[in-house]
Amino acid sequence: MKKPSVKTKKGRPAGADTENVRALLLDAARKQFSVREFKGVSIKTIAEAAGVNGAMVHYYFGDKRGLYLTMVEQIFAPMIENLTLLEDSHYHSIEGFIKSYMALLAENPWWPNFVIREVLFGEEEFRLLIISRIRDHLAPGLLKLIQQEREDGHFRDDLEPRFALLSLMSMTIFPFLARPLLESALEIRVNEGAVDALSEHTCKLFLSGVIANDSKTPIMTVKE
Amino acid sequence: MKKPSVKTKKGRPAGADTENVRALLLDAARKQFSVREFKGVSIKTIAEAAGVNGAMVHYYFGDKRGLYLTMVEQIFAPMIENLTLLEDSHYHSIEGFIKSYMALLAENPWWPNFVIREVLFGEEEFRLLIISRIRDHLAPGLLKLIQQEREDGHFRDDLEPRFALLSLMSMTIFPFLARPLLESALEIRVNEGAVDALSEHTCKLFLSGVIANDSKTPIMTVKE
DNA sequence: TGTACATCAGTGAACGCGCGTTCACTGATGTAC
DNA sequence: TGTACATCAGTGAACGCGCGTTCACTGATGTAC
Repeated sequence: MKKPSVKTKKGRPAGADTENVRALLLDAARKQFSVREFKGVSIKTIAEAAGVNGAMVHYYFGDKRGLYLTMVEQIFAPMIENLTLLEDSHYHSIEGFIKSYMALLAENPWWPNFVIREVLFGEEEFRLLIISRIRDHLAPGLLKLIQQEREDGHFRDDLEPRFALLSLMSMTIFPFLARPLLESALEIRVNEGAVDALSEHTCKLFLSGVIANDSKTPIMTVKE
Repeated sequence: MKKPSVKTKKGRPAGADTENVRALLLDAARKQFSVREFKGVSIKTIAEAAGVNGAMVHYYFGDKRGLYLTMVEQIFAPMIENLTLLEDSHYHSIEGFIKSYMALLAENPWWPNFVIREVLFGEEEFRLLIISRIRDHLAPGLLKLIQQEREDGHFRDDLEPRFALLSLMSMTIFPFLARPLLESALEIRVNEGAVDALSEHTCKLFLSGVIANDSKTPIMTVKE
């Protein structure tokens, strides 16, 4: 004399929505993995947050790792796409890079989290993937830009281009990494609304320190 | 007819060296936790690396978490101490901060790893501890310094001091965080030998972008 | 100085929990005829 | 259009492994007398 389960029924549910279950799992996984390490998040936790059965992870993604990798790729795909777009159109100026890139990060605040996590604590395979992406896509274009500006006499002669690139990346990326720290220790907000002021500041700081001292024609166009 | 174990003998070992076993465990733990997440490192792994019995973790530290916390405190203690020393003596100039702090990070390369890990993925309790340390110790002194320089007319009037502090911290800390990335993607070495050139660069970049344009007396003393 | 006993550092087997994973099963849906 | 069957989305119990933790035990060392 078993009571039939009221909440869930066995068998194929009426109006089953495959893509929905998949999406719910990916969404819940992203949220959980954003704030906990891989082994610190159980399938049960993710499934409960998504409101689906835990076995669905294996049904749709093979295993836990499969879910994780799919989610990371889902996060990275639009970023890579946007970066390629930036590369083609906006890398004509340092200013363009800083503003576009910071805006992109403000829109996707969890991105740097996953990158730093994978690079510092992740598995070899993944670390190499990200390193090669930066080496082959992000770094060369910017480095060439900086070198060009130096050759053209806009930047200091004694400037080491690779160091300059490093400073540029530091100021662009670090604020988003240290976001929880900034918000509670420095009372700086780094969200979509407040990012413009920061990127404006960053342009000015970077460029004024980089352009040749005797250059009287400012190559930046900062609004006062 | 059991063979007595050749490698290890039961009972209190001759010439037992308590502090040594403790130290071996802490050392092995630091190495393991530097490159793997908390739950990704088993007691067995640590004990084997240290060459001691796994049960020693509970003998000396209560449990795995106790070992981890002891190790983190052991890492942070000298850093906090050095920071306090810096605060008292070298914070008279931005230049002094950059150079001392970068040298300190170069000597303790795993420090930013643990900080960022705890802040981003750690437990609430620990996150709050680190945030309060930065808010109460690191930030106020530097912020005051920047504000003073601005009031004295050395820095731009339109400079937002908190943004400037953020840029300063970004350029100082990020290179050590992104170290594996830099070494393989940009071919920049950030070790004790190579850090001087980078801090020199950072001083120049930060200051030249920050000091007032009409200020003819350079407040930095950069060696050519 | 010798002896009896408590303590101390360390061992290794065992336990039990939580986790990822597997699997037999179910009932709705799609499709061939 | 009706029917039989394959497929499909999903269930829930069970399994087994690895892990942190516990514990009875051991022989060396320190100490009181």
